[in-house]
Parts: sequence; C-alpha cells; structure tokens
Amino acid sequence: MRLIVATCEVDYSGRLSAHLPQAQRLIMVKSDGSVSIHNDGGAYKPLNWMAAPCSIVIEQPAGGDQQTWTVKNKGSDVLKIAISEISLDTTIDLGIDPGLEKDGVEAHLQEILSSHPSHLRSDLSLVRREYPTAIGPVDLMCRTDDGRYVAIEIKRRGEIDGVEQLSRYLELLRRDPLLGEVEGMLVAQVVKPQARVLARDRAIQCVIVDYDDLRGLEPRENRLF
Amino acid sequence: MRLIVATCEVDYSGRLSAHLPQAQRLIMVKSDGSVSIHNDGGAYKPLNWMAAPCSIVIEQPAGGDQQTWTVKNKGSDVLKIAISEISLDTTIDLGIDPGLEKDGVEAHLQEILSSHPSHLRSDLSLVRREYPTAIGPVDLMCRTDDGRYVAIEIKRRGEIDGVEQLSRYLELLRRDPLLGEVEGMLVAQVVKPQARVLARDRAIQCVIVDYDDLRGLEPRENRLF
DNA sequence: CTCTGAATCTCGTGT
DNA sequence: ACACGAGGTTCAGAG
Repeated sequence: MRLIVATCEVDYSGRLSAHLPQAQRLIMVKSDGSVSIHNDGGAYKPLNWMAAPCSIVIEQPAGGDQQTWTVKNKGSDVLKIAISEISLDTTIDLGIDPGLEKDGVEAHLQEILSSHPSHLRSDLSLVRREYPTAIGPVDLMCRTDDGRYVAIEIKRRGEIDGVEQLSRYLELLRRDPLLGEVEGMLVAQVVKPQARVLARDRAIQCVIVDYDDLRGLEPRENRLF
Repeated sequence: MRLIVATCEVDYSGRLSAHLPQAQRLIMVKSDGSVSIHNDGGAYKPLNWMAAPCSIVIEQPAGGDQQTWTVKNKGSDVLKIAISEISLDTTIDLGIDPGLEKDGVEAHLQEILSSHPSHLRSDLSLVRREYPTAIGPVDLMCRTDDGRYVAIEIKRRGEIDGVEQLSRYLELLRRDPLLGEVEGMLVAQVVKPQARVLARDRAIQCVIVDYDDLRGLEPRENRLF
C-alpha cells in the first residue's frame, strides 16, 4: 500500500463527470492497483476513486515538481490526478489479510426464527426455510395449527420493498391449489411507517422482533459478547 | 488526519458483531474523530469503521508497547482496536476541502429528456416535470398528440423496483377522471431482464436511451470532456 | 429534524 | 460472467 499526502486536483470521467479543485488530500494506492482520494471529513467513502483492476500511468514533466496520474479501468472510466507539493509518500507491504468474520445479519435472524417460529405467533410451525417459488425463495414457510400456510419475509428493516417482494411471492403462492389461502407476514426489527401502511392495505401482518431477545432463544455457545 | 500502519486486532459490536484477526493494516483517523481500518485490497470500503460523531479512548499499559483503542458513538456501537508494532504514525493537517462537483446522474437525464420528450416517442410533449401524486412525484408527465397522458419514470438502470414504483403511480393516476387512461413508460440506459418482463406484464413501455446521444441534444456549453 | 431514494455504491451468493 | 439482494451501507435532497 502506498500513501501519499499531497496537494492535488482531480478529474473523473466515466459513469459521471466530477471535478475536485486543488487541495491537500490523501491518495491511497492499494496493492491491487486501486486508487482512492480522501479528504479529512465525511464517512469512509472517498471523494474519488478507481476500483481494481485498473492501470496507472504517471507522467512527470522534466524539471517540474508536478506529476500527472492517469488511472484507467477496463471500461471508459478515467481518473486524472495532478499532484504537487507532496508532504508524505510512503509505501508499506501489509501482507495478506486474514479477512473479516461477521455475525448477526438477516441470515442469522432467519436461522434463529426457523427454529422458533412460535416466537412470531404461537400457532406456527415451520414447513421449510427458503421455500421456493418461480421468482425466488420465501424466507420461511410456516403452517398454523389448523393447517393454513403462512409465508414469512424476514428483513432487518421492514421497508416498502420488502412488502412488495412478499406481495409478489403471495401472488404466486396463492395460485397453487395445494396451498390454499396463504397468509403473509413481514418480520423485522423495525418497520417503516410507509411499509406498515402498505402491508396493512395488503393484509400482511407485521411482526417486530428484538435481536437481543432472539439471541436468548439460541442455545448458549461461544458468543463474542 | 492521522495515519497509522500497525499490526492490529479489531472487534466491532453494534448492529452486528465482527472480528478482525491480528494483521498489519492502515488505521485512518479523520479530524472529525471518525476511524476506519483498511487492508491492502478490495474497493474503498474499509474492513471496519466508526463514523463521526464518536469518542476515542486510548489505553496504554505501563511499559507495554501495545495500545487499546475504544471507539464509541452515540448509540451502542463499539469498536475495539488492539495495536502493536507500529510501523507508521503520521498526523497531517489537510485543511478544509472545497468539495466535489458532480454532473451526469439521473437528474441530468431527466433535465435533458424534459426538453426533448419526442426523443422518447415522436408523439409526446411535456406536461410537467415532477408531476405530483399522493405518494410522490412522477418524473415526467407527458401527453400524446391525440391527448392521452403518459407517466414516465426515469432511471439510470431499469430494475424491478422502478417498475413497481411506476405501477404505484399509475394506479393512483388512473383514479383521476380528468386524466383518463394513463400510459406508463420506463426510461433507462439499461433495463434488466426481470424488470422488462414485469413491465411487459403491466403494459409499461420500456425505452432505452443512450446518455451520450442525449448530451448531443443539449445546447453546446462548457462540458468537461 | 427525519425520511426517501440514488450510488462511479460495495460485497456476497447463486446460477 | 452476470444477476440479485443486503449493507454497521453513504450521500444528497425534500418535507
């Protein structure tokens, strides 16, 4: 990884056109050739960047202290960086990274709830996870004690898209005479107001779950915290 | 901005739990207090981060060369960084950034097409941009030579969500007796196959536009390229 | 302020 | 390779 802090001016042309006036910024060049240009604020997203794979051509006019970098990728994206007044230029080999270990996203919610569908409604038992339809799998398919099917969509946050998605599944599932009148249920940690209204309009039940509560349902094992 | 290259081990707990085994990485601390931890590959997204506003507490056991950083934000997110073997530690004041100037996204497409609706279909003329409905504005409302209304949704990429969005608008617009039978049209630079099928099913016309062609429709002015 | 939708999104997964 | 969905998304704009 190469880190350069310098005064620079940047032009990007590709999926959009963008320009950065002259200012001091950090230029990060990763070992895969990707380049990103950071300012000293905002979140982690750089002001400009070029993702790997890409090629870097550096031109240095004889005698001048200014460099021009031309970074191109396979497509028609071009990043031009004019660099002057370099105040840091370091290259360090970081080696390979062992990678990030994650835990606690939608897949985990689905895993827990598939073992405890009655946590959602007392009369439910699991038919199967990832129940297939022609346009994709329903997260959970359950059945009530008196034999009605309930299609369940699990989201971290319940938004309008989730309701639409479940609606499409329901439309297909209800064409299957073996299933009969399939109910719909949207499960999420929070449900946005617009999604709630749309769900109500389509007779889809919304259930709010608490992630910490659900973790309590799991068999105790090696948890990080 | 402070740049540290060091061997570190990281734990994040918050909306999910994540762990980074010990390895050499870049730790970037911006002047707003935000922290991000980068490896030497992948795109610009860091392996772990904490967005501003947040607080950093640094503990250094007496005599040891290891530091522990605890970074917390207002919520319950916590980032713990154990740092050893520092190979770079630099702080540079970058000053404020004049900011990014963009050009060429969906808004620009809409702007050009609102001036040239006949580019989409020869019989169209503009009624108004951002035509209001109860659930949000339609990008363009046009009218055919023989007086029928056409609601147009403009996207950079036509995906299933865009069709759903336009469908909701159409459902509302068609309740208005003053408008009569409103047609739907999805305009995009590319239309994904699933979106195309759904659009066809709902009698929504798809139109592919080429951004470079459209720029040619604009009055020539100061273009970057 | 919150909420909504776009993004040069990035990143995983499955076909 | 491409398509699709999720994200600790981030970001800008509107209400």
